[in-house]
Amino acid sequence: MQLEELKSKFEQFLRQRGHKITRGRFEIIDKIANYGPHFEIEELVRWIANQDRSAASRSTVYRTVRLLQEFGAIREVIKLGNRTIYEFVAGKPHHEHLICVECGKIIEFYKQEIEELQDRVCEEHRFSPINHRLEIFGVCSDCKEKKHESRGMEVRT
Amino acid sequence: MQLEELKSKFEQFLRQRGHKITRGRFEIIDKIANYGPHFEIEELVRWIANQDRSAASRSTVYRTVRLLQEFGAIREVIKLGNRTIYEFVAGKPHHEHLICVECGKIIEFYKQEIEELQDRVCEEHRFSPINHRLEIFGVCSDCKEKKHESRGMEVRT
DNA sequence: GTCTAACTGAATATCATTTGCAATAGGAGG
DNA sequence: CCTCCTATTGCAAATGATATTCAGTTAGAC
Repeated sequence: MQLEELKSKFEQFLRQRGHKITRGRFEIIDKIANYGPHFEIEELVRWIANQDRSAASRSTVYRTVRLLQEFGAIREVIKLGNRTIYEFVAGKPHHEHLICVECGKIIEFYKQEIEELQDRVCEEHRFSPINHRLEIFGVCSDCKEKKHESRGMEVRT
Repeated sequence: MQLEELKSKFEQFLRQRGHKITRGRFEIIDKIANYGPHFEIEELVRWIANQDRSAASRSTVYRTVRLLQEFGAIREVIKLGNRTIYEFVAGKPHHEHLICVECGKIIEFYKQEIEELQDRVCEEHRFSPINHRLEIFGVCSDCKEKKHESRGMEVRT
C-alpha cells in the first residue's frame, strides 16, 4: 500500500528537520487515512477521541496536521466562513473542488485547460505561482432535486 | 459619482428588509470606498477609529460589512490562514486574484476562458454555481527582483 | 410628538487555533 | 542497556477574528 511509502517518506522528512519519530504522529496519519479524503480538524479530533480514548490530544493533532502540511501530504482546500477543510493528498493528482452549499458535498474535478490558462495569466504578470485554489460554491444535482420536491409540497400545503 | 447610486440602492435594500437608514451605515460605506479596494475588517476598524474618534464601533463595522456582503457590494476574496480579505466590489466586473506571499500585493485578473471552462465543468456535474473564488498564491515580479539582489549580496559577503 | 422596533456600543462569549509550561519519551553516545 | 539532552506531549491558558447580549438610543410610522 502506498500509505506505508508515505509514512516512510514522512519519516525521512522528520529526520531531516531534526524531529523525532513518535508513535502519535504516525497514528494520526493512520486516522486521517481512514477518515476519508476531506476533514476539518475539530471534527477529526472528536472522531479520534471517540475511537480511542488514549489517542493523541487536540494539540498534537493540530501540530501534526501542520507538519503534514509542510511535508505536503495535506492541503487546505476549502475555506468557508471560519471553517477550513483539509484534504489528505497522499500523492493524488492536483484538482479543484465544487462545494454544495446545501448538503456540504464536495466534488473534485480537474481541467487541464484551466491550469494552463492560469499559467499564462501568471506569465503575463511575471508572477511565479506557488499554489492555487479554485472553489466553486453552488448546489449539487441531488439538492436541486430535493428542492423541487419540497417546492412541490409547499404548493400543495 | 456611482458611489451615490450604490448608496441609494443600498437604501432600497435596507428598506426592503425592514432595516433602518442610519448615519453609521452610510459613513462606513464612505470609509470603505475611501480605503481602497481590498481590506481586512480589523485593519478597517483601526483606520476608521484613527481618523474619527466618534465613528462607528467595531461591532457596527462588523455588522455593516455583513449587510454589505448580503447586499453584494462586498465580497470575501482571499482567505489565507486566519485572515479574510474583503473587496469593495461596487459594480466592478468579476475577476480573480494573484496574491504575493512575500509582500502581500494583490493583482486582479480576468480570463473569460477560465470562466467558461468552469461553467462547462459545472454542467458536466449538473452543479449550479452560485459563486466562485480562484486564488493564486506566489511571488510577484518586484519581490523576485528583490530576492535576486539579496542573494547577490549574500554571495559577496 | 409618541411609540415601538431596529440600532448602537461596550462588554462578553464563542470558535478555531496557538502557545507556555511541566512532565515524558525518542534516540545518540557511551 | 543506561544516561542525557532535546524534542514532544497534554493540558490549560492565551490569542485573534468574529458574534452576541443587553441596556440605552434613535429612526421613522402613525
